Amino acid sequence: MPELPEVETVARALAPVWEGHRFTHILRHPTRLRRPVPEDFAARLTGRTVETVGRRGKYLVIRGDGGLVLLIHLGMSGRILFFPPGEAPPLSPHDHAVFTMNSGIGVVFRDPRRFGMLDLCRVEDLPQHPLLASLGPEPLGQAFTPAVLGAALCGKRTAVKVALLDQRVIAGLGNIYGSESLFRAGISPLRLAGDLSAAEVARLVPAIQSVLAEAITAGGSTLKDYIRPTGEQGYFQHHFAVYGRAKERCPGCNCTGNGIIRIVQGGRSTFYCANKQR
DNA sequence: ACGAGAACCTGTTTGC
DNA sequence: TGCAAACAGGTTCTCG
Repeated sequence: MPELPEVETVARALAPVWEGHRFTHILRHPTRLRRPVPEDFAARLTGRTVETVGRRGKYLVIRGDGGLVLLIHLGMSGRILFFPPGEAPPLSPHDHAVFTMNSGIGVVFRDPRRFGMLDLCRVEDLPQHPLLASLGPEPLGQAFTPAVLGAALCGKRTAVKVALLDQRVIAGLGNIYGSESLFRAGISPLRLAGDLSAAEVARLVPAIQSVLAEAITAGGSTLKDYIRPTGEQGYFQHHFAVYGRAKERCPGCNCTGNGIIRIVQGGRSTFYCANKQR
């Protein structure tokens, strides 16, 4: 569910609550996530002080003292929720971990569909971690250029929309922002990734960057599950040009086109305008 | 090696 | 109204 802008929003909310604070108690419910959580998860984290809260792709990367790193992935339905000191969180069967800090603030990881992940590793092992090692460039980083994206798409005989969701190509893009980026670049999601011209790739890079940056500014998008840890909603969903807008008028076509259509690619919904996107 | 599709889960919405 | 099917912001495995 959460893509890069939502995970970034969570990281920014989590940073002031966790950085410089110590885990005094960790309750790990023995629910099974898609990937097994380390047996000693709670024991290894308890007593650690958080140094930094960051993000890589759709992963939250939390560095603690002693070189311990906590990785959190929110999957499709994962949420981080805050509870003020002294207020016991109303536990749901979908709460997989509760982190209590020395400040008294409680942080809950809740994920009904259990596609999320919790893992620990040593900071020196982070670059080789199986979940992170094959991630592509950060779309908002200096290393993400048309040349880099072009090289990643080169030779790919899959639809460009499907390629953009491949985390080895770009880290952090998901189903919403993939559709939105292609709309903004005026490129059909059906085009084969390897067939894009250099000029098209050069349009796609700033389209991706601007969509993501605007979504972060808006605090992400709230559809069904996602909500900011503070309980606020993101509001970028009001700025979607195509996502979830099947049969509506294309915002770029001034009544001349046939509107936005929904198709399925790689088992996921894609929304686009066949008139504006070629 | 690559690409398509299924599988993994639960909750909510849609359609007959 | 009620039930079943479809669908949901992701990743990973298998099969051809």
